[in-house]
Amino acid sequence: MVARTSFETRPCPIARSLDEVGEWWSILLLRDAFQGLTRFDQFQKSLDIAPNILTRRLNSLVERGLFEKRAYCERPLRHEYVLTAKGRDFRPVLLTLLAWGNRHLAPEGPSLVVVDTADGRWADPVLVDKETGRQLDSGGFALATGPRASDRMRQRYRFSSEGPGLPLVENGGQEEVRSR
Amino acid sequence: MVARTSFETRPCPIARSLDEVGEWWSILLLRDAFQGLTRFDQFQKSLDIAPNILTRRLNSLVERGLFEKRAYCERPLRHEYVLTAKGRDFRPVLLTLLAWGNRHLAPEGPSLVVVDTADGRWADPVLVDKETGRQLDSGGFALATGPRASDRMRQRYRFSSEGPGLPLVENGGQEEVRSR
DNA sequence: CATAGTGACTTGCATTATGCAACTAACTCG
DNA sequence: CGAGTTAGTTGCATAATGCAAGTCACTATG
Repeated sequence: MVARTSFETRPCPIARSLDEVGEWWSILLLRDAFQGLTRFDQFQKSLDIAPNILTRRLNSLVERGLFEKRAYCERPLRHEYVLTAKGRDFRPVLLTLLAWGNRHLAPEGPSLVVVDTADGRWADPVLVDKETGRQLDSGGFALATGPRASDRMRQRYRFSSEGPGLPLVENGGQEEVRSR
Repeated sequence: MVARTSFETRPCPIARSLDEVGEWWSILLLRDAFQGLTRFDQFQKSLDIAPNILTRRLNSLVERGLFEKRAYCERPLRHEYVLTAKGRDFRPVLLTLLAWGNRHLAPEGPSLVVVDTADGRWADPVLVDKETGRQLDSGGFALATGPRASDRMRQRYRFSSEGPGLPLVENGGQEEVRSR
């Protein structure tokens, strides 16, 4: 069996996210849903995607809870695909992809920007800690394994935290083990 | 010719980002590089990935400028794969994927968290405008096409901005056209 | 010396994923 | 009725991914 490897059974949240949206086309479908597209033909025209692939992707996103399938017409039965709360929570990922793409992949200048609607300024998206407002890349932050990390994961990261605000445990050096 | 559709020629920064890192395994390789892995066997063990795929992915990431291939040994010639500045700039995408995954895909609790190393608190990553500190999901921000957007893109977004701070132009309603 | 082990791949083959193009069904409209 | 639209389905071909074995260039050990 050589199906594409599933990351679902891994504890890493990044791997699990990719298991849900990592297939070719999925993230672009989410992008288009954020633009207000809901119908099969809208997505198809926007992306120039094969209908069999589009069907499969839409169904997958519905199954995984990012889209909700709603009837907008009964005769014939017609559905639209609407973002769920889970799907809407994906927006920061899209915005960071957008910022990265603008910075590194748009030598001719940006084609899509985040703007402040009041004064037309272009926003520069950065990640901060919600409570303190401190930038996550400013030093003082690190990744740490949480309470449900696997042993192998614990060996992979320098810090371990058993709960918010609890003292960090510092692990030994990094060993080359599998991230399961 | 039925090669996987390339998004490279599209102006959308999200699509272009996906063209660079959207292949299966690529983002997880970046994750592992952020954890300090650099060598072929480290990546292979961590991900349990086939060596032919790993070779191809590493070479692709090198070609696209996210990794740099450095010799760490001459006899035999051995290389390590090190994040470039472009690769390091991908970190916010990883962190937003992590946050989304923790929120929606970790019913058993988090296995990986961002922590404040000073007091062990768990950070809650949010996206803000760098200059004002305002959250991008708080209202008052929108996506707008930039100076290098295609005409079709302009029809797809409500706002258009020809430069930072310039007045926003409001487009007509959304038409279902192709995002090219 | 020969052998075993390690690391970085390469190769051949099999299954799955993606894409193309034609088709189908259920409608509406002239 | 035929044409057009929408939401798919189907059959087939090529690309992508994965498995497993192999190769090469070393080092270490007996």
